Amino acid sequence: MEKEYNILLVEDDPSLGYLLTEYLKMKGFQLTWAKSGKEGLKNIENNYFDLAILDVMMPEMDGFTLAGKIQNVAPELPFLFLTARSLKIDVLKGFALGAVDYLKKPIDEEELVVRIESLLSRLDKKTVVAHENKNYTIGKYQLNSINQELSFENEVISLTSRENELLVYLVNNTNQLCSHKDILIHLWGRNDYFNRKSLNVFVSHLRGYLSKDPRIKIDNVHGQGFILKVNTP
Amino acid sequence: MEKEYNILLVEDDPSLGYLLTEYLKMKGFQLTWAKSGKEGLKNIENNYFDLAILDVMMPEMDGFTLAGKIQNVAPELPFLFLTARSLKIDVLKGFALGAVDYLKKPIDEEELVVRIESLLSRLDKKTVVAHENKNYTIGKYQLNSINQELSFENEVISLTSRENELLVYLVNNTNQLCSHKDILIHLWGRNDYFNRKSLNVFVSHLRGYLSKDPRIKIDNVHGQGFILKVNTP
DNA sequence: AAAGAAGATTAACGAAAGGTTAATAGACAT
DNA sequence: ATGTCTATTAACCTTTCGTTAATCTTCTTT
Repeated sequence: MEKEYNILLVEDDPSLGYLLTEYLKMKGFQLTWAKSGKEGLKNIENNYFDLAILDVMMPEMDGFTLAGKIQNVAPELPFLFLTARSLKIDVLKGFALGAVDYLKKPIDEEELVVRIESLLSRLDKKTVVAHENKNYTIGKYQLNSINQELSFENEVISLTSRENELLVYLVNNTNQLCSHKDILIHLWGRNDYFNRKSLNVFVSHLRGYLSKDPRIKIDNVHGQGFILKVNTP
Repeated sequence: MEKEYNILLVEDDPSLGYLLTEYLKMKGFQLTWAKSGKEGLKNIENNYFDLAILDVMMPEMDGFTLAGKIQNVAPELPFLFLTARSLKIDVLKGFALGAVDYLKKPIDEEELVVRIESLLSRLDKKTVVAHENKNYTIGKYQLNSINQELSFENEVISLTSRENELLVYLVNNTNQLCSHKDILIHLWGRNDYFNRKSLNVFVSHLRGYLSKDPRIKIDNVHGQGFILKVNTP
């Protein structure tokens, strides 16, 4: 089972955009092509991406401006710049903004793919390390997130993958509001009406499983999100 | 889920006003068209706008005069000028008054949109940074504005979004008069009869929640606004 | 003191969001 | 093919919230 990477390409030029989109798709990436900075930002706000490729020169909102906004909206998202300009000052500006790479047009597609792959593999290592925790205590329950098992006294409840993911996310943010948007982007990769409905179903499941310890609650904040609360008196 | 920007256009010429209004609406902006400086000022006083576009040459009150008044009434509101005159002195006068941009007639609509978008995106960054504070102490209460929770000893009151917003606003201005107008524009975006009625309802709610600490009061200043007072003897 | 304006409080209402259970469809293994 | 398991979608009902309305009280001005 090979991991699929989601890449966002923000490129206003139709022919270059089409070319790169098709080429990268062929190379096995999951590609989204945004034709303007605004469209790109909207995608970033509501979807998960592993990497963003930004054209520097675009009307309306240029790549640098967009990069600045990405820092606010999705500070974890790595991005690289494409540019026709090879001015040193631009390159420096790009890196100052946090770019992980910088490619000059005309683009050599093969080089692009190589750079993307090396980037993603480097990033993967990091995230693997970060995901060490396996066992969580939730009130009187124990969660083994590797085996996807939730235990209460000597009873074991097998969780489905989604249930497990959601519970892990909530536990990692105990007593903190988790917005719909963040949960959906983190688990589903996409924030839309149907996934939000799904989320409700899984919250309902978890409430059922966790109902044996009255100190555990999953509260809803109307219009905002959910909070897993564990009272400890 | 896209953010809608509110723009005020102050333009006395009917055909240009209509044209720009329709064009900008089509581009996805929320537009208000004021046909005179006076009308424009009235709108600014009672509504929230992200940007004002002022025609320089208008009968009754010209754009420069209006800009001066804006500085008093809504010093945060950025504005740009439209003018038939391209005299350097006018341009300088405009920028001296605090204009963020200056466009010559005849207006190129596309250029206008580009400039507006770049302006608004620059401004957005600022406001994101400003929203840092999360936890407040109000007498014996604690407010967690992220979770929308107000705590008193070991009791937790869940606030609705509006209640939370209002309380945050009042706390940020503790012991200072908050005028109806400012509160309404800040929270509702519009200062009118009905929203003012709503405001009263929410003030009433907050008084109820905060009644357990007699040192906390939300006083009304007749005809002016409210003050959240916390006595510390 | 009377009258009118502004404010406070409580209740009613409708739209939107949330909760739960059941049905459906897709993946996987046998 | 068949059956099992799971996530998604649908259907249906409940709750919540913000606004509006209704009613009473408190100011301010004359």
